[in-house]
Amino acid sequence: MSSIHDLARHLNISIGTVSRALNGRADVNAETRQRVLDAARRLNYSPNQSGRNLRRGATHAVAFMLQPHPGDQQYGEPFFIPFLTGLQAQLAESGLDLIVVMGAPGDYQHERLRRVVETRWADAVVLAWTRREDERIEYLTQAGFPFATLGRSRSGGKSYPALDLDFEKAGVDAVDRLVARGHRRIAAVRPSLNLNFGYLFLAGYRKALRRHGLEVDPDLIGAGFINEAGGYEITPQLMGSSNPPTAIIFNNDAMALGGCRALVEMGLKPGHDVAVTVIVDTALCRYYSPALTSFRPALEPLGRRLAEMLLASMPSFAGPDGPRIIREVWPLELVARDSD
Amino acid sequence: MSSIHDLARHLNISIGTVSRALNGRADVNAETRQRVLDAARRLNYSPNQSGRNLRRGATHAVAFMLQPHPGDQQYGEPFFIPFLTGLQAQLAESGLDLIVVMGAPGDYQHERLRRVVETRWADAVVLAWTRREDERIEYLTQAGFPFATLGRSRSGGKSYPALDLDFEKAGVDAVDRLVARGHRRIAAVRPSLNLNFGYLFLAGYRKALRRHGLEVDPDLIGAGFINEAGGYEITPQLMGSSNPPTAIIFNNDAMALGGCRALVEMGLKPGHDVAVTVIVDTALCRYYSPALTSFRPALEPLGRRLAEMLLASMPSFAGPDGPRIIREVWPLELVARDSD
DNA sequence: ACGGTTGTCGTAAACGTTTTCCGTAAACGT
DNA sequence: ACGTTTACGGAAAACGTTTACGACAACCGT
Repeated sequence: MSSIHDLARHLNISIGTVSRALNGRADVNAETRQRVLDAARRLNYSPNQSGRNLRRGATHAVAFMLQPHPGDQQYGEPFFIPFLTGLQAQLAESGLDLIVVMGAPGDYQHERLRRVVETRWADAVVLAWTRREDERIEYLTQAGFPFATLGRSRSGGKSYPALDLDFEKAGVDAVDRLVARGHRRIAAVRPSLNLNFGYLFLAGYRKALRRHGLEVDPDLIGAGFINEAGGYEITPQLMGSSNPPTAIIFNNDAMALGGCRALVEMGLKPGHDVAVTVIVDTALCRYYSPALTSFRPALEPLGRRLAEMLLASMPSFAGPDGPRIIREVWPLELVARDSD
Repeated sequence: MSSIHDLARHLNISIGTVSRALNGRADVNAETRQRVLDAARRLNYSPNQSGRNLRRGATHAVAFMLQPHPGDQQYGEPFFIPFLTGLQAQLAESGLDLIVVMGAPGDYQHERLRRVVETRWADAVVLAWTRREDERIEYLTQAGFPFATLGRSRSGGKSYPALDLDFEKAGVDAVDRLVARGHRRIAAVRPSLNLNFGYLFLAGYRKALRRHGLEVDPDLIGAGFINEAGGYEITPQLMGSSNPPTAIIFNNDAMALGGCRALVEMGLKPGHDVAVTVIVDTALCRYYSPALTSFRPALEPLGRRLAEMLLASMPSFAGPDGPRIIREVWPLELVARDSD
């Protein structure tokens, strides 16, 4: 592994000049620069990241915290991967690297996040699965560490960029659609705990029911982990009530798959005996039979946009007008299929 | 952000002593150490990672390269996440951090991998989705960079730790089982390109067919991307042959879902009109109806074990007997369900 | 001929650690 | 009382960069 010193010695030139040549600064002779570039290629030189980071006081990297849902083993992976693809692509355009940090399951103190922040692994972090009250956001704002979130939260005020999907509107639309198709007993399955998107979804669900003059029956609202098991376990309870629903809205596709399995085991055919609607579809809804009607987020553009928003909020990357805090809420697109 | 100097100044002590106290070295007075520890907590000190890495010449991190399948946008995410959970847990026990590096789609030159290696982002890398001839492995062995692979390859000899699943055996078992149930026309759907596990699976498939005295019909072997679309596109071709199969073995669950959708659209019921078997099931097989018979890998233990193997191969982490190159092949467990 | 500008490059400090080497003082053995 | 060991901690070098500063020469205009 050759260092900048080797390069300088080899060219009989000072390391300062080598560094300037490599970093494309103006005050170096064109011919000298070319010699340096050639030698760098020949000696297979590439700068040591630690040395560079230490000197710059910055890492030029952004960390995405891939944290499991508390109490659960799931990471919501099929959702995040396209999102991360967009995030990474957009960050790369500004010369930033994306690293994904896996939080250990059951990391209630957000120890990994603290580690990233305290040891300056990255210059900024991106959070997902925001909760209604989110200690991570409190921590980051208090530490003055740059970050952006996928999802809103009540914590931290409006001091950070946040990009969210309009779960409330999707909840309203889902109910409207089912009511228009003649349903009166509509159930909702949301995540356990206080994930904010579950809260928003349920708010929309309630609002729409009331607007249609329908009662909000607590027996028709179920909660479970955001995975197949969660949907599988709650669905029989919903269907077992004295006045069972004729339609169920699941908060995401994994839950819906589990719910449909439970329905089948009860001798009910999803989409025929019970209508099924899914709020967040990653990829699965289309492959079930019957294909499930769902609301689909544009994940890759979401990632790109959040990168832009994060950068716009960071003084060192913001444009000439200075840093700006951008907050946006994007619609969820309805994909009508065969299950309702 | 306080540095070790602040700490030293605050305690009227040299930075060397502070460092020694923090790192638990023996030659520091117990009382002094306690004072340092207390002050560190009070001043909210934590060591700067760049400075530490620079000095040590090591990062104490392992990078997992999450690379999309060439020509495809998929990362195989539901497969990798549990694997990564195990990997991270085991690495953490040796004080190593795991970072996941996203390769950009279409990164044919493995530019991200080079970047990780050349700038020493991590002390070692973990590769997955090994190909039969794998340039990444050639590159890493030639560069003398520590690595381990999930999956075998013909490249690089036996000079690196590799942990793989026994796809060949699974291919044999799948055919045996279908033959025992009366099938004679058995199709196989494998990934396109030369991913090694597809090769192994097909080898087992062929071997078993021959052992049963059945012909290996090229019309019954299909290839596609390892995702829903891949299975969806190839299945009609398979079923459209003059003498269509009565059973299909898919190389993974995503392909199988796509294939089943195609079957349904052709008016065929999976598990009834056509038997379906899946070699690599991540989570989906159980939720389809009928639930798909599949071979299931133990992903989380796989990750843990590969971490052990990687560490055992690195001189700085190996035990007293010195570094060892371990290679293992693990069985895939059959989960019999309702689709065959 | 002389001050001022411009272009090019070398020197050295700085980033925050860890670790080697040494110095001091106390404790010990004879 | 003397030399030897032990325990502790300070000084400073080193890791590989980037960059502020200054040096020097060449060129310009007057």
